[in-house]
Amino acid sequence: MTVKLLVTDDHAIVRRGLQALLEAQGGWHVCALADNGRAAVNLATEHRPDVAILDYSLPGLNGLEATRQMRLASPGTEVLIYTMHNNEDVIRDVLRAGARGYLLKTEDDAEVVRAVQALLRKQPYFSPQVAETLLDTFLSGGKVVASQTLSSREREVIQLVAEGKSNRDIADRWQVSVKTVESHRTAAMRKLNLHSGVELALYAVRNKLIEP
Amino acid sequence: MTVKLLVTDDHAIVRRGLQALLEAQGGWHVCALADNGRAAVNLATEHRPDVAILDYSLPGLNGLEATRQMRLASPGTEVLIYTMHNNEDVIRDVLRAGARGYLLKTEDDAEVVRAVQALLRKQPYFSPQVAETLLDTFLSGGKVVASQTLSSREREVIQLVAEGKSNRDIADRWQVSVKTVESHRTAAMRKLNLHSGVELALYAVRNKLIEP
DNA sequence: TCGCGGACTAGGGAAATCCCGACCCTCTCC
DNA sequence: GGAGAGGGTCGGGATTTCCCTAGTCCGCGA
Repeated sequence: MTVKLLVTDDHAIVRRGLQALLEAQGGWHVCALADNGRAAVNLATEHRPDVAILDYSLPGLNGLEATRQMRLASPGTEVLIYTMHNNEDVIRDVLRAGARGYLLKTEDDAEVVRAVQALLRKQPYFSPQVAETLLDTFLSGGKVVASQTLSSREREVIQLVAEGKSNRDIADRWQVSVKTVESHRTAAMRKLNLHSGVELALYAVRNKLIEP
Repeated sequence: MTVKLLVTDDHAIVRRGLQALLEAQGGWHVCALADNGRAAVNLATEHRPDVAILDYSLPGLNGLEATRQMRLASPGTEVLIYTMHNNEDVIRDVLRAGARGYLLKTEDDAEVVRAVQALLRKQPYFSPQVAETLLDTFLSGGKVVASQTLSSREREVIQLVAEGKSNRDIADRWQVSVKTVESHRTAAMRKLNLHSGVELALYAVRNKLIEP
């Protein structure tokens, strides 16, 4: 019985690298490659892979939304998030959305194999650095900072706004009304006591929600 | 005569992907892999590769500094920057530092091969998306020294906007019309090729115009 | 001296934003 | 099961920002 894998990343070289790595394992086969979240969901529905590897930052449909939809469309597929963000809030969001593994791209690539093996055994998997982060949070009693009271949409909108995206850009990406985006943006700003997109961007960089 | 290549990236999977891709080309050999800028310079000095592929965001020594030092330590090595940043300033900086190729990770991976081929022929190479960016800059008058040609009012307005001040705040502080402030702001944004207050704020933090 | 370019000052109109309220859905708690 | 809280989705309307044009002033080189 061969293991079927779906690989999703917007960088072609990462797809190629993952494919080479995974197919070097006996009995593993990459049945589909996707460069965006929408295609990943469609391909998962079609091929029913055992494990789907998803980047978090994806064009069109991000890793969070893709995870949600994939869990619905193909419940037998375990989702492994493979990303560069070691951010507690992001981790919580995707795990709640149904992902069972979370792996950082800075880890050794042997971790990818370990992660897929764990998910095939129906066990959750976290890369060492992520485990550290989760442990810190656990030990510190899960402190409720302002950013933790933000909803997923609110956190996402902050990141996108702080990347320079306009409300219209985000609305197109999410396939919702500009008004909806504005609502999330406004709600986030109210919670954080911010009063303009500029302040929002500064908040994001100061709190490491985006890279400097 | 085999071609010697150096691959540098902080993500193991990207290194693996590049290695698999490049060694599939006849006569090409990846003689060294590095996960940071310092190691890349040392390995280039030792192995004298024909082409070095460098990420821009690297721990320790970033792609810019690594390029400079590598050009000094191994002048025969052509440097190809392989990164996710389609940013005009970054492109200009690394090209001035001696890089001869600039390729985005979002491009098809066949572009990597084309880029290396070009550099082996001692020709510069830019990926399609980067060429677009450079062309836009060229057509818009090549305002490459924009940051130096900002007037004092323009620099001031950038700092104030990036501190979260609104145009009205600044107008009150300066005792001029809001329209005047907007003009300076717009002029600064035009020179810097920015298109919103958020982008202006990000520019300011990235260029250390304000404290983190 | 005269034109020229750049800085500083504005206005008009279009576009994007911000704030308020509304509706529906889900989840929790009593 | 009903009430309430919170999230996601939009519309209306005021406000702010964005872009283009334009007038004035000043320094500088032909």
